[in-house]
Amino acid sequence: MVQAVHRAIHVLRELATATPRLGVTELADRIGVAKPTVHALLRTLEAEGMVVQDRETGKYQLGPGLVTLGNAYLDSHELRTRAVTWADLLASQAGAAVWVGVLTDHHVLVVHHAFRPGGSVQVLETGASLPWNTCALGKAIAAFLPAERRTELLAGELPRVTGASIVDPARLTTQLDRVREIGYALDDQELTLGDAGIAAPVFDRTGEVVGGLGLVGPVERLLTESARQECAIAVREVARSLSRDLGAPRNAGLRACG
Amino acid sequence: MVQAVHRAIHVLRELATATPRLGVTELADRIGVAKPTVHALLRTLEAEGMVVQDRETGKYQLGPGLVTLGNAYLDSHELRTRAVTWADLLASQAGAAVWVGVLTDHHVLVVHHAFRPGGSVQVLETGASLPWNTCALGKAIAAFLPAERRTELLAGELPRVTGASIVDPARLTTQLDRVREIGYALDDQELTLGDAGIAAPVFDRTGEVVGGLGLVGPVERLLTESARQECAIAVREVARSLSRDLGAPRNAGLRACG
DNA sequence: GAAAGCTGTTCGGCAATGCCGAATGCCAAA
DNA sequence: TTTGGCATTCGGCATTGCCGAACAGCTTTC
Repeated sequence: MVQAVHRAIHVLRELATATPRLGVTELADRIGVAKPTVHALLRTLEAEGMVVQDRETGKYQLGPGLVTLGNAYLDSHELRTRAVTWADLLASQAGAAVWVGVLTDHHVLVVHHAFRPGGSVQVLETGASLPWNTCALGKAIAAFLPAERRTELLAGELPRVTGASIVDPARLTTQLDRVREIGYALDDQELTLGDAGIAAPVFDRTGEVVGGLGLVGPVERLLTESARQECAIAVREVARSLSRDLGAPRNAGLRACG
Repeated sequence: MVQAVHRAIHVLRELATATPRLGVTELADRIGVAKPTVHALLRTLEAEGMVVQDRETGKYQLGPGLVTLGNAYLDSHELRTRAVTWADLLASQAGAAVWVGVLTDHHVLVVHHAFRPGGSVQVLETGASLPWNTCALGKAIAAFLPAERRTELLAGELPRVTGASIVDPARLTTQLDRVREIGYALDDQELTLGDAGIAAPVFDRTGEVVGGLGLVGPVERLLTESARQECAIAVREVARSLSRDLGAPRNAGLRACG
């Protein structure tokens, strides 16, 4: 492990979570490293455009270079590239927004967001990071993870985002078992009050889960008995098509049950 | 300058530009560093989620952590935050897409994209990096930069993207002078065939340009004599409102002429 | 089928590198 | 004016990260 790089990233993380700007001293305190060291790191990060110094206050904040790199990741991401057309298709078919996401640590990163067609103003959620236990996307992915990885997730932090968020490992385990049976996952206002989700897993050529794809929209529209079934079928269908696009074997979902 | 950090970022940059995945050996060759060194860097970057190793081929590609950081930058970005409502307003008012961008080196980074209202499928351009000389946004910003920075830009690379791209420093200089007079910049298919742009600069509380805001859309809709004038006025108006939101002095545009 | 070439990876020792304590210069508030 | 806090610079110690060479796994080639 290269210490300097580790620390540099730690600095970036701290800048990302904290208030807009942070001074060298405060930063040094937070990550427990001497002030001159942090200063040196910041200077190199600044030279690379990963950090910007406010000329007035001398404090530092994140820089635009990060967006460029982040975008490069998204462009190079095979799941995302392939998912775009499928997501658009599903969005217009179901009349709701579609999210495509991957699992990073304990969060689901939304890598693509197809807007609900013809709708009013919508906020783009690409780049958003959601606790896995609070969204259909996360549960769909988790359900098909190797058993060890799954218990790891269940043992980790399970934050509560809304009153409906499920934070009990036992209940989640039951839900995941059910997800493996029916092939899709639900969330009922566990992430956003008033919004529900229906998602299915996506597999790659090795047969492992690489992400998920699902609908997001008002509970009233997604979770009525009739709509729920229709949506679930559509989501599962599209997710399976996408998986096959990625070269997944037909039985991908079955093997991973672990 | 912390060498290790510099090299780590160089690795990320290389991964961003190159084909989806890159091996350790090839990477080491490209950046001119010994193979084990690159390996160590990759391992730390991987532990941080900035890089992912393909388990089949052993090659490396960018990781999701970068998106999280990139998004954190966008969220913390004051110009962007403040611009969102103004951009939406302008988009619905003008019936065209609105871009908000900042200058990074020789490129304009699009930090916000308000879709054309009610339109058909549109690709989100947030995160895109455009050569400054090929878009209205870039020219609007460049025109109000301190003189030295401006000559620096003009002396740098001026890539040609379409046949209409302007790559002659003299012509650009004339255009920029004009931009300073009328307060907005145009581009006529210099970035995308069939698309034009109208943009105006945005200033912060110190009176310096921090970015730009402008309309993007089909030439036929934006550049007809009547539309052009109307759009230009709207863009300039909104950009000025946004500047004042950021605390810019009233005379911001005038002083920066350099 | 063997062997050569290519990967990514590990090891150990040299010294360059990045680290830190203390001192500096700067600004703004008291 | 003084004081406190800030970002920044300096120089020497030793930790850290660097590289050459050797290893292990793989596909390609003869």
